[in-house]
Amino acid sequence: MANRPEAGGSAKISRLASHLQIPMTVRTRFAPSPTGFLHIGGARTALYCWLEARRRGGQFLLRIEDTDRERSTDAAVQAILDAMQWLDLSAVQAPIYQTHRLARYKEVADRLLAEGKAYYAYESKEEIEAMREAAMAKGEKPRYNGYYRDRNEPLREDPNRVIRFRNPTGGSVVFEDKVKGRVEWSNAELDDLVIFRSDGWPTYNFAVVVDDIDMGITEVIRGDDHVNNTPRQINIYQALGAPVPEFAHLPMILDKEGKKLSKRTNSVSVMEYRDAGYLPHAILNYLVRLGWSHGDQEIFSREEMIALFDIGDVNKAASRFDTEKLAWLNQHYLKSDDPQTLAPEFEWHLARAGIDASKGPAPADVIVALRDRVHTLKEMAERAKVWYAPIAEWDEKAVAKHLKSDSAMAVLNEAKALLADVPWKPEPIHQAIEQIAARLELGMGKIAQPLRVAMTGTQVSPSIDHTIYLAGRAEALERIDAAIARAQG
RNA sequence: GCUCCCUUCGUCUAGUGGCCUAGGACACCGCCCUCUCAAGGCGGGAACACGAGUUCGAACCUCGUAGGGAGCGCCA
Repeated sequence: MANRPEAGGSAKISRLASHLQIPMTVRTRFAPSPTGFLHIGGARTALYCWLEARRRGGQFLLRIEDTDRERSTDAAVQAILDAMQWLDLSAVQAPIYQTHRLARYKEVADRLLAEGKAYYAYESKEEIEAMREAAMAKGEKPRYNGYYRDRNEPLREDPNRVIRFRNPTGGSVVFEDKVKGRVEWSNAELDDLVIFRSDGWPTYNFAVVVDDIDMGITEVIRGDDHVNNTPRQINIYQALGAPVPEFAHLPMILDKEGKKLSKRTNSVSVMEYRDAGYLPHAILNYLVRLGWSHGDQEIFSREEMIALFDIGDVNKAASRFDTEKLAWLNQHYLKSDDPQTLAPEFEWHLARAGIDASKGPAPADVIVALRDRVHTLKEMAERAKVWYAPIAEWDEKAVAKHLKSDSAMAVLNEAKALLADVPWKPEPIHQAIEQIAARLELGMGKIAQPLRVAMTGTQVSPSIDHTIYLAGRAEALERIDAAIARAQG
């Protein structure tokens, strides 16, 4: 789609629309560079872009910023796409790749050149570096000195030839950031940035502007590490005679210690959270509340997020990523979602844990039994093992305490008899257990614990009726026999 | 160094001059419930970075200070 003629046309349309005050459709975009996985901060940016477009009946687009040929990889592109899909943040059209748009960038740069709004410069990287150091030494901001700006030198072949933007020298750039508020920047702070590198590729600040114009982006929502780039980008919009979009710069997400999230010490990739057993919607709910709120509300369905989210309500300050709250939300959805809809994701985790789900209880039943006790699907899969495979190891303390007690043998024998033909559902099983308690004149603790150890080899499991139910009748009876043998041994 | 940005409980936040002896949620602590573990119910401790000013009145407005962050690339 990159080089299609409509690309340029849409810019004209936007301009026309704003001139005639025709309400334009809101268009937002998420524009990651494919140098790694989709990380949690990127996911939040994508979510906010997606929500803002949705709420306002607009469109959400995806653009892959792959002009850095050294660091961009196809694997990273795929990883980002996969994560977006897993989170179910879909764009209205296929992603746009900057590498497909080279001809268009050249065309726009040539126009700037022709209009005298850009010029060729020939300094080597070493010269630029020296310039920078000299400025720093004088206590000034490192800037390009504008040597070729008004020199009017003829075009010549040179390995160091770049195109620089002729930035305005006077006045200032002002924009109303939807998150940060009014930001004013003196042009004196800005230098003539390179818009085309000597390797023939455009630089970020230039490509972004050309793309956002061509894509008809009306709201640029991105991380606040880009605030500093915004004034120079606005100057390029103006040089091109294009309408300047609205900007919203999101604060950073920090780790638990308040430091920048780093791969070394934190889970940063969205897919790591999937692997750890988090639900996509729990992650989205967590992310939407990180830096934004709607009164006291903590739980948001997709529909509620779409209806209530407003980029203008986002907080200015950075926030820390709190895994404990994410875990709480995840469990909330584990408890409140329909077990049947959770089942496929859970089965994926069972398989990952090396469990053959066909050799045991229905996954939805397991979810019901375990959802009050775990925070993640991964944990749930681990705990589910007792029902899909033989007891791997016995907790000797549990055996000693509950199987070798005075009443254990009687309980086990009674259970064996009753469970042989009770209807196989939690409720009848529960009644059978109460019957044993009544008959032996024992408290529930004396009944449940020996049976629990018999079923799981441990003294911790879901309620005893569910624990027995999930084992299945044949397996439950077999385990009781094994427990009887152990109690005697 | 220069420019820009940020600052309410441990954490996420509510709060836009009087409704605030600052509310909710996570986490933590206690009690209740209970067949274990949980879940649940009830309760508790816990914050306006600091200092001036404006005002009858300031978490909210202004100015300073301190602390934190981002950017200053032919990276994005």
